[in-house]
Amino acid sequence: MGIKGLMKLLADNAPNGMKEQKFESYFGRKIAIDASMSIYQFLIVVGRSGTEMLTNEAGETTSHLVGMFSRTIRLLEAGIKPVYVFDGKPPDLKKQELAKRYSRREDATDDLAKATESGNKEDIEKFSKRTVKVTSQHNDDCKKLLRLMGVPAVEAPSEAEAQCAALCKAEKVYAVASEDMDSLTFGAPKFLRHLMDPSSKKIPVMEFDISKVLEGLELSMDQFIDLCILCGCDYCDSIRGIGPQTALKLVRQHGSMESILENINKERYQIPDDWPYEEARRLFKEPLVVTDDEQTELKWAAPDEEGLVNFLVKENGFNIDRVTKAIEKIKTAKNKSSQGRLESFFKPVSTSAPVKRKGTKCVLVSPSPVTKFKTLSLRSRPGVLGRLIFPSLELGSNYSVPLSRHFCFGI
DNA sequence: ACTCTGCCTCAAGACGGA
DNA sequence: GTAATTGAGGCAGAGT
DNA sequence: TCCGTCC
Repeated sequence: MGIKGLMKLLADNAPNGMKEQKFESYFGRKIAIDASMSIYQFLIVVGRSGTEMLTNEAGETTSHLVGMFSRTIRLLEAGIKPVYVFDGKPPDLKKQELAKRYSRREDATDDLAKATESGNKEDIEKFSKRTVKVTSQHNDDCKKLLRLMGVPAVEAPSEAEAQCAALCKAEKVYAVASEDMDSLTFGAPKFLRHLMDPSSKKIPVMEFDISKVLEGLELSMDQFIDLCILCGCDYCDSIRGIGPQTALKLVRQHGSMESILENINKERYQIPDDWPYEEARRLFKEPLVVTDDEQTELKWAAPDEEGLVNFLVKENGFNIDRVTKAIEKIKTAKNKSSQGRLESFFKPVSTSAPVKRKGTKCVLVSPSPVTKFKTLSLRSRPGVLGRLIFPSLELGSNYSVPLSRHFCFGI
């Protein structure tokens, strides 16, 4: 659910923290994306008609592959370098929220059964969407697809949104793209909404800058986290009677959750028993994420053409012509974007000293040097030229690392 | 009057040819 | 094996 | 821009 009403609250109270951007302006940028969220959307909408979905010969759903394939190509053609981040285990505090969702899905399953019996097509359409869930099979399919496309994936130990934010803090990506405002609460320095909306919708990309948002709200990051908890998050109940407006007023007035709890009228506002706001706060502030360079190394490589044909055409019934054309698109897109990157590469690059220590901890607060990762992007050129070109010494060793590296936690 | 919360529902992709 | 998303808009009603 | 199709 993200944070209730946060979007509107920011629009009203911190307009300078957000600005409209053109889709084109992200050419050459690395962007982190929550994979499970995308997969969920694809399963709901791609090729669905009633309970029918796109499938391969074996009857297995392929909607997620169709969606992931075309969307990723769209991003690559725009010169964007996407990184998909997959969910790990949800934190315990989220269990009850998940239980609610589960029971809602159960209800929908019953409703669907009734609708099927009575043959009500509209209801079948409606309820079947609500029964959708992302399975590990869907996730694995998509990881395989991405690997074949030469697009990096990261396994989050817990929440994908938190991992996306961590990648952005560590300057391994320029921004996090999501429709979920949680990203800001997790502290992603830059956050994009509507990046994937088709241009036909005429919704511009909205870029949030967390430091400007905090400035606009006149809050510290810690206070912002408390604000989000008060507004209502996935980790604990909110206080009845307190919504975004009041929450902002209270945080500004009292400065911290502790102080608010001491000072508010407890007759009027009932605090839930054993309210785990501290734990929720900790999950936002210090989420379980991977910061190790080994595990978050991001590489955009040439597509595995044969692998793609095997997987998509032979195993999943895709049209061979479409796949072939798509592969060509990927190759030219990657060419273009790595060259585009080259031009901009020498200008605005970070000035920080190249600390080469392998820091395994605390990416949370400190922005770390990144020169190294910019260098990596130079390598993403198609296999046509492939093996003849080893433009520089340091790149050679990286080049030989197999792609499967990114999937080392996979089942 | 006005503001706000809370509960409800819905809708959610991408492409290409006409 | 463990049950995996989300916002937005409309409306009612309580509180200020 | 609308609408059928993607598998």
